[in-house]
Amino acid sequence: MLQKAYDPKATEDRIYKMWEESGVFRADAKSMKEVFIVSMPPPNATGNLHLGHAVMLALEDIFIRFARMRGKEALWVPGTDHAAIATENVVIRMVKEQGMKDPRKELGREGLVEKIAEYVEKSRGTIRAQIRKMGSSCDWSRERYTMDPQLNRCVNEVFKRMYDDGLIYRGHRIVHWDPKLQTTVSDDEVDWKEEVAPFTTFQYGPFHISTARPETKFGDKYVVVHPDDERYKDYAHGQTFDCEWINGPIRATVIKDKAVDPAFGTGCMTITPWHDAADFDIAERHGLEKEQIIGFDGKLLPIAGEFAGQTIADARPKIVEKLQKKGLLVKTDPSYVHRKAVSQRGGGTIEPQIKLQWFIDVNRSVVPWKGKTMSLKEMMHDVVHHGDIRIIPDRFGKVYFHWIDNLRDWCISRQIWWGHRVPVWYCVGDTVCFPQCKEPIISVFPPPYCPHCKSRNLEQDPDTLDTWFSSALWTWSTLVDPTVAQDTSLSLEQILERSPDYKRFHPTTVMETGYDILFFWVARMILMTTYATGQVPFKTVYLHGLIRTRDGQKMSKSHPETMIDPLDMIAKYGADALRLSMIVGQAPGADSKLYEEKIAGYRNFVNKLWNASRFVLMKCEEKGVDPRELDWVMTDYLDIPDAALYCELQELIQDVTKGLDEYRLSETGERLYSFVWDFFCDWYLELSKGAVVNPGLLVHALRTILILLHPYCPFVTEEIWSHLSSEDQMLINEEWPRAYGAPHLKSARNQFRVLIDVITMLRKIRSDQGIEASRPMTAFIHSKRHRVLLEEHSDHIRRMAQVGSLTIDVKPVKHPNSASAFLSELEIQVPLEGLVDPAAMRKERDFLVEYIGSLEAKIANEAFRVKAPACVVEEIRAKLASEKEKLSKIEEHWLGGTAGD
RNA sequence: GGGUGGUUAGCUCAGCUGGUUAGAGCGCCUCGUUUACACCGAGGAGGCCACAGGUUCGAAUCCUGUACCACCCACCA
Repeated sequence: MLQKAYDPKATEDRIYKMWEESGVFRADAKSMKEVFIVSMPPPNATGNLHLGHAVMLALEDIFIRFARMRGKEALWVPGTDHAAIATENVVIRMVKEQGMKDPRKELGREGLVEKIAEYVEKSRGTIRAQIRKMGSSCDWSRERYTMDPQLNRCVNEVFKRMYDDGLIYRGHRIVHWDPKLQTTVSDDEVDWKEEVAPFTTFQYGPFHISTARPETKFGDKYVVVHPDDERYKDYAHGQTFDCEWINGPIRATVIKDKAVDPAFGTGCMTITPWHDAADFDIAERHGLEKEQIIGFDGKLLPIAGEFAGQTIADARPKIVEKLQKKGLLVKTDPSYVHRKAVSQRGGGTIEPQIKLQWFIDVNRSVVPWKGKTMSLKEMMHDVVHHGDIRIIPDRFGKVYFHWIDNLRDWCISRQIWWGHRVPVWYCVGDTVCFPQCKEPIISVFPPPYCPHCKSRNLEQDPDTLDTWFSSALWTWSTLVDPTVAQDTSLSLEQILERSPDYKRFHPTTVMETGYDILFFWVARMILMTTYATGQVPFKTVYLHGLIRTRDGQKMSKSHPETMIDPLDMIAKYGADALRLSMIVGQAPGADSKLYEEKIAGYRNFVNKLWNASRFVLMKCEEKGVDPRELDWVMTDYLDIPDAALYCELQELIQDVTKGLDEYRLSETGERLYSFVWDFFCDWYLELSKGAVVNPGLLVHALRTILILLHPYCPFVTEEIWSHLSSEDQMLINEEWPRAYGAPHLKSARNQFRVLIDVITMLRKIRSDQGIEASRPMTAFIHSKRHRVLLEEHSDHIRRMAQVGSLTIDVKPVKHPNSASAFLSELEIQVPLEGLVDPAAMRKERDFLVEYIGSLEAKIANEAFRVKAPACVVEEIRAKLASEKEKLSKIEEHWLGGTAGD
């Protein structure tokens, strides 16, 4: 016999092991079944499971289990990510803590990369174990890592192809430079933080210019005004003047450009093209000189004269002071709020710099797609616009389009060492005899010598690629056959052609991830994969929201008290409860709040299911039958509750199947929750306590419930299942039930609902009248009126009961299972008359009078009669008649026929 | 500055294409435990559905506007 309470700790690991060892997680590329594929968004290989992962794993596991049980070939590819900057930082910090001062210098590139790889290898077991804790039924035999050799091959192949197609170029651009991490970061990796900084206005020749960054002003020799600004109409574009500046006199030039906002400050500004993106654009437009002021180490360069070598923080006040002494300070606004760029990863202040970087051109129209030639941008727009990819929830489609409209070229090079290295070499041979030798050599494999001068003296580009470059290939690079990818003679097309997994499992079915990486990742997968393979990476994108604290705050590592550790929750409440708590009640794409009571609530549900199962098993034992051998088939002889249960089950199967098909996980979970608790436990099982039960149907119902619930809470359902079926049959493999329509049972189902209403009503009357629970009561439904009643709403029944016109027919006892036993609670002998409170009757009468009045007014309204649909009018007429009848009964029976008092 | 979403019970949220008297879970109050489950059962209280207009026979639901909250994008020297 089962224990009194379900203990997840005693079952989860054992069951996971059983699944994994049985091989059910493994997909078969050779099967003829319809496929269903999910690529797991790879967690950081060195990371720990957090709630974001947990919700992702829970959702994807539901998709996959549902698909598998429906007889599809379900593949869920797990994997981990090398998380370039994050991992490199962690290791550098670690090595420093061990006493090394400058790991980059001391270890060198190879040494450091080796150390990082070592660290990753050592710590990646953690996340693997944690993914298992969630019950994730992913195919571990296909586990991938973003730094696997075959993935690197894909990266290099795609890079080369994009370069050859003219989609990758190298150029000088303003980039976000993180002086702390010594690397570029992408637009999306920058956070903007508000900061109060003195906003100083200086005399610059005849102009007043304002700045929050005096330290960039050394090289400023252009003053820019709006062309239509009346205040400066006396100055011509290109006009020069001499003026005194920080380190002596300079010659400045007036530039007119519409980028200047005349309403801001003095309406004129000087520009620093090397350290400001907007200034860079202006300088490009007018062909102005650009000069570097701040070094890549964040310190001022020699152009700053006496300030050279100082940090920005040190120099800023001194520069203001110097200008003040020179009489050039006009005024200072100390409370100016501006926003400064901060690197998301390392937290260093971003210094815009001009750097030579690799870019992907998103505007160049060279991509063949659907018989047309378009730009990457247009292609990305097209696949979503034309429904090749559907985004759930829909509104994120709009967000996606908006993002594409504003998309600029993507800087893909990073100045770090951990990651896929840019597959580019430069000839540095002594005998550079061909001008082509100055061109970069793009190659999938290290070239043995320069193709032009044959020099073997080649150097690889030191940069690595943005993590998202390799992640963007994830849906298909993971399906490339590792052995085939070793063959250096094959092209990318040939590799794909010879990879059975790719042929069978791409494109994937659904990509499930948080909306916060819609741009980082989802959009880039669409870009890179559609370009590289000619296939969209996935057909559906399902975006989940962020999980927040009870107060709606983001959970953050800097406030550990706000964090909920999924592993703690699993230890305390079980993985099933955690999964339910993150999915039921959360609309896709909407943030949700999670707190412990919520998880505890679902733990209670899991336990309720456990105990209901226990009850069923006890009934079987009482009957002396073995549930494992019960194979129930429906017969024509069902009494009302059994027929109702069967009918409800069919409807449940329909709803759940449809709901999961349409990715409505929350709603469907709620439906199951309410069915199990409110219907199955509270009514069907309760009422069957004093009755003769049909163990066959009980077990059948329980099995059905377990199957439907399995995708949501796989552990407890599998555990219970093991007591209901022979050992080699695991629930995870069980076939999803088909819903048979049972229209002939609908009336039984409705009758059962009426019984529920009647019992509820009697309980209430009993409680209102203070009648002891043990005292018997009876209500009758005359068989003639029966049908009428069934179509009425329960509240009407309550009213009718109060006027004494309600009677319950205990007769539908035609079948051996004895409905009368079910109805024993109703077989009670107190006439209703004695229970009715005259005051309540008067109240009811008043209500009816008012209600009838309102209905009559409605009918009398001409506009209503003309416009409302005929059926509605009919309905109201019928209702009016029945309410009038009720009223007359009340007055006749209870209020002595007086029409008002 | 541009965009997106939200505002329903003390808390967390459902409420699809307008249609009887707006729902659930948690919390709260009352009663109940030899009988699957106190990780339980029965019952109850609690809501001018943010505000103001409009459309309609009828609006939480559709339209317009306002306020507040959240998020995303751009970024002004």
